[in-house]
Amino acid sequence: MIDRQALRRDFDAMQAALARRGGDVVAAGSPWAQVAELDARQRDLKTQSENLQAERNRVSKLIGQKKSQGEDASDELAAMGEMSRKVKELDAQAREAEAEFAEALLEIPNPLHESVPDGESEDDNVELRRWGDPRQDDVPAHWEIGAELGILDFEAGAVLAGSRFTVLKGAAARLERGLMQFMLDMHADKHGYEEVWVPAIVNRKTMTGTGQLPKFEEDLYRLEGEDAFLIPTAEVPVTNLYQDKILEAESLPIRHCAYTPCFRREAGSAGRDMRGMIRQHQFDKIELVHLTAVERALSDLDALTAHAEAVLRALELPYRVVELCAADVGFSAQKTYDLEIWLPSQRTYREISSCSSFGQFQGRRAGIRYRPEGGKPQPVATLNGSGLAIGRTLVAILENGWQADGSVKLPAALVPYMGGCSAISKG
RNA sequence: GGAAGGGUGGCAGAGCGGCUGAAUGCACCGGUCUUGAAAACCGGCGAAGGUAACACUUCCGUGGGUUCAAAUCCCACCCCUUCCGCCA
Repeated sequence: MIDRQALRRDFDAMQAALARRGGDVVAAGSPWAQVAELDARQRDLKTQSENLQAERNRVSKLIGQKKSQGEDASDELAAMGEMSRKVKELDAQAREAEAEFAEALLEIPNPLHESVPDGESEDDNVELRRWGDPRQDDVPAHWEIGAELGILDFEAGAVLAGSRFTVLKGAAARLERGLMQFMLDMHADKHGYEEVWVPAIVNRKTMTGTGQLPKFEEDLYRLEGEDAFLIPTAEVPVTNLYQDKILEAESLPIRHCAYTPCFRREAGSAGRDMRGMIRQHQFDKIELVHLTAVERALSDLDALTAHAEAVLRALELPYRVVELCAADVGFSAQKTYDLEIWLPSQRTYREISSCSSFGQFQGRRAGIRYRPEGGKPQPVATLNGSGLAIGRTLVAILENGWQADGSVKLPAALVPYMGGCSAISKG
């Protein structure tokens, strides 16, 4: 959520930062276009009400004094009736105006950080660096490798649940589990994260705190008969662990890693990546979440990104780091780096991690604040990133480790997690 | 699902119609004392809006009601805890 104070103070700057996102973010009729007026109306009604309330409080106190001294207060009593009615009326209007204003605020995306490069589509994202040596020979798609080895069963997934579901068997199932353990161990033991385990179902308030609601309800699975949703990422429950809390400055930064399943309806991506397990309705992910002071948001983003990269390096998977341009940064984020992994069958890099700083946007929404040294409480900055998406990592391992004899060579770091096996072969 | 209890400041926890934005303790900040630290003592210390700064307003789970006046009384809802039942 944008800062109400800043909205009044730096309206033009904020509008410029929002406009860079393109689309109709600041267009006529957009929540942004109405927000200044809604704010003014809301404040005007509140001021009117407050003045009247101040008067009411004065008279009320006087009545108490007069009565306790046995004096007559009938004049004051008569005035109070009218005043109370008026206050009630003004309050109702003020509340309505406030609700309308708050609603609009929730629909406005995070103004971009000034360091985000301009751009009109994902084609304008900026490659920052590459790591590893991408193989250029012909490699079958992971669904072919998996089928050949008998470890990926897409038909079974479709029968059980529908398209975009996959059944993993044998070595693939074990690899899925091994990757989860491997990544969690790395972040908890080497990178200093505290591991948490959280619910995969959350309520509406929680989903609103991180920005998935109200705008993106169609992307979520909602539970029948309840105002609850399956999480699309661990970001939601882990960040909201601190909702409506005031944290002491010395408790920051807070760094959590978590494993959760993730559920996405993929409503807007019909037809994309229909084959294989790149785009699933359910997938596993390890997530990294930081809560930190505003000044540290960007340096922490570098640290977080490095932690995610460390996983790819340990797994010897070639990747590149891309900075998202203005048009591609998500609703709640102020700045984002994507990690993209090399998929030899597609001869291209595909997203495997998205590391973002949200500035104080989520902290403000979720009511997560901290008390700076000697100062007033203010919203924390939040960051998060995948460290990593398990399914896509598995895909990358199958393709990058594929051998001409049909077997798959596993990264050395994973061998202990695979019961000592260094390769997956048929049978 | 049934029964009972409870939701108050960073935390714990009093208050149960006006003098309460709220006792007390802990935590925190400043001071005295001390070679230093601890202890002890003294003082300060909720949040949001608003203001140049004051003033002022709001907030005791949420919403509604009673009243001149509500954290305090009434109603509805939500959540939590405990016990019972059922079940992984």
